[in-house]
Amino acid sequence: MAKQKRDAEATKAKILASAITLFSKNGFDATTGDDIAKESGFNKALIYYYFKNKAGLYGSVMSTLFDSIYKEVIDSKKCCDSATAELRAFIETYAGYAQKQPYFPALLLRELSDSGTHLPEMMFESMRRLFVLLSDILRKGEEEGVFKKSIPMVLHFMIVGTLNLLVTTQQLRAKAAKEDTQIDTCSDCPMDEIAEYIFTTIKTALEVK
Amino acid sequence: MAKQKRDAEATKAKILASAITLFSKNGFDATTGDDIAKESGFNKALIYYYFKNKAGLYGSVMSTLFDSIYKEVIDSKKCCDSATAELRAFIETYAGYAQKQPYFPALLLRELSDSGTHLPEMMFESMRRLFVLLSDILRKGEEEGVFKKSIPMVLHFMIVGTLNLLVTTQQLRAKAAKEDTQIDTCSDCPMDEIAEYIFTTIKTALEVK
Amino acid sequence: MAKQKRDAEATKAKILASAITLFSKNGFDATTGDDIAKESGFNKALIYYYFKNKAGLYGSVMSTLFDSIYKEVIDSKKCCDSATAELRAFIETYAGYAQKQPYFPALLLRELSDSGTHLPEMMFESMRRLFVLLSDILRKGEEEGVFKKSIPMVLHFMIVGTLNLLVTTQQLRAKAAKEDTQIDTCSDCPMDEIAEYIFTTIKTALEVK
Amino acid sequence: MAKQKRDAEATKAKILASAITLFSKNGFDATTGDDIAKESGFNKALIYYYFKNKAGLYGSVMSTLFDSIYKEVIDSKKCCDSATAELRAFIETYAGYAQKQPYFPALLLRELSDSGTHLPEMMFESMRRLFVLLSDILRKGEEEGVFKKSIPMVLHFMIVGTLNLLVTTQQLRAKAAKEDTQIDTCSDCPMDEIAEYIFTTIKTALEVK
DNA sequence: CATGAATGAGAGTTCATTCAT
DNA sequence: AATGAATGAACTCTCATTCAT
Repeated sequence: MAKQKRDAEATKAKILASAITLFSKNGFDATTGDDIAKESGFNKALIYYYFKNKAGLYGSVMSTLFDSIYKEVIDSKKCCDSATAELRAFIETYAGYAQKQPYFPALLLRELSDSGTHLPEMMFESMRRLFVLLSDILRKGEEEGVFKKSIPMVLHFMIVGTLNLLVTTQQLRAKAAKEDTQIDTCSDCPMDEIAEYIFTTIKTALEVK
Repeated sequence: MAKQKRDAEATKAKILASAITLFSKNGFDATTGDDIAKESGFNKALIYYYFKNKAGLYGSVMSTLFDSIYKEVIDSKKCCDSATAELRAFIETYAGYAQKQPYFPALLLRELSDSGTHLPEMMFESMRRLFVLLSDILRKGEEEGVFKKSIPMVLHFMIVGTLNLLVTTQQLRAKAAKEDTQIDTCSDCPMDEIAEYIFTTIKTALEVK
Repeated sequence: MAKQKRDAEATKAKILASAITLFSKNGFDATTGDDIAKESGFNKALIYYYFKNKAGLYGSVMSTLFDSIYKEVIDSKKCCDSATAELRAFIETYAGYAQKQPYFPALLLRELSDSGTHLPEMMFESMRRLFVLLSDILRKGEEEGVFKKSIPMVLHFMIVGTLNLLVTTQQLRAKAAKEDTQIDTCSDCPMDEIAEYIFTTIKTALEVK
Repeated sequence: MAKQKRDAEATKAKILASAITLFSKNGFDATTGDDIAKESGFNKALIYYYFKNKAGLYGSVMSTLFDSIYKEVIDSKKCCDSATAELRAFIETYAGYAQKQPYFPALLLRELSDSGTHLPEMMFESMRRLFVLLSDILRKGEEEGVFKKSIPMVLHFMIVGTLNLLVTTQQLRAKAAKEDTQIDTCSDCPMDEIAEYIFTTIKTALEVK
């Protein structure tokens, strides 16, 4: 019955993938069970068979995404030794992920705006781990004597929040630029340049003169 | 000044105020007409009498809030002469407003996450005006020779985005701190200190050595 | 205070006129108090001040129209002596009225289809009087020895019903003719020719050989 | 043939049947989804599951009825050879149908009064086909030399319109007769006699002397 | 494992009608 | 006489969820 089992896994994965797409694009409220069923090609009742309910499915979506980004960030860290290099890797990796999964930032921001209404404990944990990673980098930098004392939480949002907002507002900014050519909304800036700019800004502010 | 039983202005204001509260707390989708009616103490149909439909009411809510913050920020700017002072005023004023109207950040972030789905043109305009204000300050600083060349859009999000996120995640951060006393989520940081820290960070990064 | 009184009359008349227009065009259900208020230029509450409620206004509308047509038909009858001439006058007058007030037929047919749901007793009476007129003509013809014995009710519908339907379906028939040029829906037939044709048909069928 | 608890076809048919009854009795506007749900014994949401929306259900109702009458009329025609016999069959069949499905006339008249507001194209087509049938009979009669030249559209309404009105006004006419015993509203006339009378009237008018 | 059928609760919106001035 | 403000009830439609097969 190995085949049977594998099919079940595949089905579940298909539903999850469809849910990621739709929740990301339209948010929790604006995504219906019918939408997910249609997108996945399976029956609506099957969602409940595999995921208890809509909130449960949403939780799985978020966990999946957070696990994935956490893994990328922690992997990237391995390759560096100095705190400064690790900081750059952190920012670049997050920026890269946000670009690869451009809907993730919207999901995250929405979730934060809702104070984690739909957010299961486990996902909350994932967010925290990411912050701990940055905190460690900053502390290491202080110990190395290259970073000033900082407020990690604020810097975390200055990095992660800014990246998320830039990705999420991509369309809005393009629209604004088109309507008013006087202002520069950075709508054509490549993501790696933005990441580099954020890194430089933070690094400069942190540097011990 | 006899208290009138039927005062259109007062009624409309009451409905608007209730809507601000509820949309902020729960977002557009999760706020129902019944909720607003109950909160305001008036009949649900009256909402449609004064505000065409739910989206219209939402639009009024957003315009009201945006007009209010824009006015505060532009007022604060008058009192300064140097670009650096203006930058500080900008950040402090925004921070002060976000603290006074703690529901505004959530609303704004949600709206940005939805790429402005519910957002009427006029509100879109308000957002842009705020960004222009910061851009002007940065340009002025460059002309004065005190600021380096920068990417205004990124700095805008580093300021405004970060402040919004800090306000919105206040509860979440408090909760996280309680569960894990090892990490410092800055959950007790006073708003003015945070504003000052952000100002210093940005200023340091901008400074011409 | 004669002026005052006259204004009141004028106001009431204006509302009634607006109601006739709208009820005729859209029927009872699809006409709202707001529509009538807007059309008349007066306040919605005033409708209730003058006409108790929507049904009451509708009743007034119907009575007005029925009185008007009854008066025309009875006037036309005076000028003739033979039953045949009276029959022609009846048909021609009704046809003329239906053309002058092209919305009346729709109203009447709808009312009949609803088995007189909204129809007040008085209007019901008006309909009956019209039928009595035709019955009298037919009886007179029999007494004169020029008409065969007939079923007046059926003939009444063959005349009045047909005229009403032709007027009401004017647009529909024009549309059908445009889509299929093979069939002749009589969409360009002038009303008086139709009246004449109906008269001839009925007369021929009634004639004693 | 075990009775199934969940039989989609049966359910759909039940809803349709209830809709026919209620739309006929009360018209489109005055029939609510709750009414139909209650009458059918199913949940209101199921209506939307099977029929997209209220207008869609209405369309199905009309199509069903029109298809049914068209089938009967065309069947009846097969059995005759002369134009006169076909004309009689047409009238008798339509009369029989109107009696069997006494709600159909009201529905049809209302629809015509509304100029086909709720009427889907397909139903419009059904109406046209019926008229074409009569036109063919009349043309055939002309070619056979037994019928005079006529205006088919007017005759169509003289037949079909009259029959519909007689059926629809059945109750109204009974009521009128009770209140005024002087007038004869033909309220007890059997349908086949009425059909025969209409046939004779039309035939006499058409006959070439 | 998978599905179509069925449901209950509620959302947004409209409207006839009344109240207070 | 006339009006803007306010209401309650209803209506169409949607959706998360469960049932039966």
